[in-house]
Amino acid sequence: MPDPETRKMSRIQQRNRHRILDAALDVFSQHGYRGATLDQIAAASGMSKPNILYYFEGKEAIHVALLNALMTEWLAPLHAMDANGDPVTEILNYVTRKMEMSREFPRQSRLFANEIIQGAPRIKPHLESDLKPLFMQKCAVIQGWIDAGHLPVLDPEHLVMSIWAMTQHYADFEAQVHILASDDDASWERAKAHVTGMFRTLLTQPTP
Amino acid sequence: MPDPETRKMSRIQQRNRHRILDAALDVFSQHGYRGATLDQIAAASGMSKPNILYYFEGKEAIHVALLNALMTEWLAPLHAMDANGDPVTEILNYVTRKMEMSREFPRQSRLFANEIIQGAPRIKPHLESDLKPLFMQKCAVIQGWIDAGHLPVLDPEHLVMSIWAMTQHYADFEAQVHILASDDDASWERAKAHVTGMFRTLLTQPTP
DNA sequence: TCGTGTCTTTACCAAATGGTAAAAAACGTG
DNA sequence: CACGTTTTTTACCATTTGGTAAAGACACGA
Repeated sequence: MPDPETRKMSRIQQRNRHRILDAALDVFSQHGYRGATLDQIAAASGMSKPNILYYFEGKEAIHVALLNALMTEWLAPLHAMDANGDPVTEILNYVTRKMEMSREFPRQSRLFANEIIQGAPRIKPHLESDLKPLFMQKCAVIQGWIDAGHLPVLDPEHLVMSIWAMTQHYADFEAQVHILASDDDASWERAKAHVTGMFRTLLTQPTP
Repeated sequence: MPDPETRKMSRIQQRNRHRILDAALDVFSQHGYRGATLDQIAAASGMSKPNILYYFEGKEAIHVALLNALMTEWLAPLHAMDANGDPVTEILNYVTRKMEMSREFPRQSRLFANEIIQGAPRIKPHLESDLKPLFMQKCAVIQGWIDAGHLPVLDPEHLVMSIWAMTQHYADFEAQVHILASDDDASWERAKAHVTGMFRTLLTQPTP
């Protein structure tokens, strides 16, 4: 069993670990942790079950590896929000980036959604240690913008949650969206326009 | 095996079916369909597994029964949106009602979310036959309001989806919300104020 | 109290599931 | 090629899971 901590991973190890993780992302994002089986992952990756267990300690290790990779990728856009930039631009850029990620990586979004809906049993520590500090820091930045009069008075925490809710909705509830609207590029552009327009309106409303 | 179609159900039958459905709602909403087990439902309901299978055909029948009940309850508030009422009031009432339902029935919201995330395999027909017509009808109503100049120009379909995304987020992602904000009544009121305020701003923006 | 239909339990079962042992195959490198 | 190492396969195993058969407990009107 190769050690992923050690940086020494042969080409074939990297390729197979990647194949497994990609297949597992399919299966976990579609059925949740408990609903996913190693046989499904094996079938989806075109490898045998024991071979998968040669690369990962077990089912949970695969799930954890996916969640770890997810967290860093997922936090990056929020991290990029710059306190010294123009408030409206920074926030709308974040919204746009999140929308694009929902379009590009819907499986990751659903993997995360499954984990959270089911009570975040495996990712809770990460949320506390990684997400929460970043969230609070960025909320403070937004509050600073509000205090400086650059944004209308609103609740930073719930503003950020609104952005998450709206953007991830299009990935997580894709099945429903697909039934009610169409799924082509044109419809997607309308969705993006609606969401960004909505937040633009909210952020540029005349201060009462 | 008693027939739920027939209206003749003894007191004990009604009570036990209800107990099973309540327990199943716990389990399914937490683990999704595939991740839930009959043993968990049995344990949660305080009944034996064969006894549960005396009241329901099988695992899937329980899930379907829950989804059926869910659909009608869930659609009611949207149904109540009145084309002859004041547009802003009607829509904001709908938002408020949805927020309250997320607070009151988070398990139902998560049951639905699990089903949709996983591709809506069992509820898709219902979405087509029940949700879609109602959705399209109400979108037409909103479009009518817009055409009449009673609402700013926006996309009715995505407006409704925004409402769903924002309101259900607080139930579906409760675990995350609980980590980032607190979960007491005060925080809940702030959430409600934020969401309704957000849509009020959107709906009463000065027409450009 | 007896009998009949309703409800519940006990004792199972076949298939699926996460995981293991060990042999076999493939690989890399002197 | 030869030989140690890495990778893959075959053959299992214990537990869990959805579900069943049949016997027992219970309710309740005649």
